[in-house]
Amino acid sequence: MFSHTEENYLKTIYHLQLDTGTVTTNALAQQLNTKPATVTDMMKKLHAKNLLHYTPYYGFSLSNEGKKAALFIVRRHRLWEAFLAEKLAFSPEEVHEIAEELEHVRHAKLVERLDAFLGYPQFDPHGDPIPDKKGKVPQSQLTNLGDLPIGAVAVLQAVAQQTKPLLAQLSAKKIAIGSQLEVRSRSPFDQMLEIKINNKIISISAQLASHLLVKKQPS
Amino acid sequence: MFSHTEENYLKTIYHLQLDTGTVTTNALAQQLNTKPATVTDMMKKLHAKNLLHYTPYYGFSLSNEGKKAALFIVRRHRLWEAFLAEKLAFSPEEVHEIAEELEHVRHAKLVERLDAFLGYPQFDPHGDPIPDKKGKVPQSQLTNLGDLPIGAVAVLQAVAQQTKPLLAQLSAKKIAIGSQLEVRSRSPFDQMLEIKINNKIISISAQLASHLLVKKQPS
DNA sequence: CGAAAAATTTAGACTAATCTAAAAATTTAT
DNA sequence: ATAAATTTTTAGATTAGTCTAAATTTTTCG
Repeated sequence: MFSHTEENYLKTIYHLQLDTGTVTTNALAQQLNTKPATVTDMMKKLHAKNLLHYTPYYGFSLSNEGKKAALFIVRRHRLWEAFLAEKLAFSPEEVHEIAEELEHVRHAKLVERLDAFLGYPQFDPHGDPIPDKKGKVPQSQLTNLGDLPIGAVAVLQAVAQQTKPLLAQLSAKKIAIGSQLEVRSRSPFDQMLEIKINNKIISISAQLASHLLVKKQPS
Repeated sequence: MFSHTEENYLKTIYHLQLDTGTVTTNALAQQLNTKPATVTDMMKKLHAKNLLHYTPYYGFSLSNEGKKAALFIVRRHRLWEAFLAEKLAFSPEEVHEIAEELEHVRHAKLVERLDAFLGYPQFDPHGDPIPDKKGKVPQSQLTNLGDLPIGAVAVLQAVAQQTKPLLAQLSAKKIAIGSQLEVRSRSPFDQMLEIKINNKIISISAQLASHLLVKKQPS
């Protein structure tokens, strides 16, 4: 269907346009570690294939078809990340690089079987949502606890990576789905967070915080 | 290290030279679905990289370095095959095609973790040996039961794919490691085998036979 | 506003992997 | 043993993805 290169462009445009709506040549070149001239060439090609909207000198954005393709690439990437972390015990930091290669193995049945094997996870080890087999992204207004500002109040909704050590730590700290918590401070040195929960103040690592998906409460 | 294309050449030469010692341009072209001219070009390239012995108009064979590289590719291929069959419930017939893509993900730690996750399997779902992390091939003079000629007598040494349904069928049929058996006939229609074991004649599917690794007895 | 800066595109070239057609070498078979 | 058939290599061309340098367009700001 698409070459590895095309897939990398589609995926990267998808990520960039989530933030900015429209993507520029330079931004894409920088992200993909390539030159603007190369990007322009590829944009013409993807435009000819109806995968994106493109007007020379203005940015570009994915067409519906392009977005659909991108979602399936993201799906594969995040499923493999989940596999690597959960089954092969890689740390969340390591999984991305390996998944960059695995994501290009396009085989519908493989992806579905992998999804089932993992128990249809909704989030990858970074807490990012995994599109389902129809390309639907589990939207949930969830944020990493690590991304909340000081003073924010939130309720724990989900845990990104369901591994034993992580779950053990949560239960030891009496943190559970539904717990309300408040961010009190963040160490500038190692990003350790102090949070108030169950009326006590405890501190948790940035690592752990990044796995806790919370719903922010209006303040 | 090597491009996907180079890896495919190395792997294919490895397989072909197991049978023939030396590999010819035409044989390789046919196997790789390409043209002889293309093969010659690639042979010059691999020869320049010291991966094979090559004298124009005579065949070629892998150098020690080339063989080592090939063994690691074969290792990855067969480990993924084992993963697909054992963990994702693919049939032995389906795994090869998918593993053709997965094998090109070169990441030393990934391969070692996968190997550990699978319990250091010695054979893939087809009963072919999986080179270990040093590239050593578990040699065992074992043959698929399905490949034995009529009349052959053999002893069961190993079972290629340790899945519950397969093991259940073996125990139901009272076939165990160490059992002596004799091949009595093979159906031309569906390759079902009749074998004599425990002094009884039972019939087993070609599927099952292909998972039973036997040591042929001198006749 | 309009000139300088920044961003983008075009032009022309390179590499890896492939092809077809023709030439060269080897093998086969009378 | 030599002519025919086969195999292999060479020559020249093509495509995808990339680059640098130059040209063009847009944006910024004095």
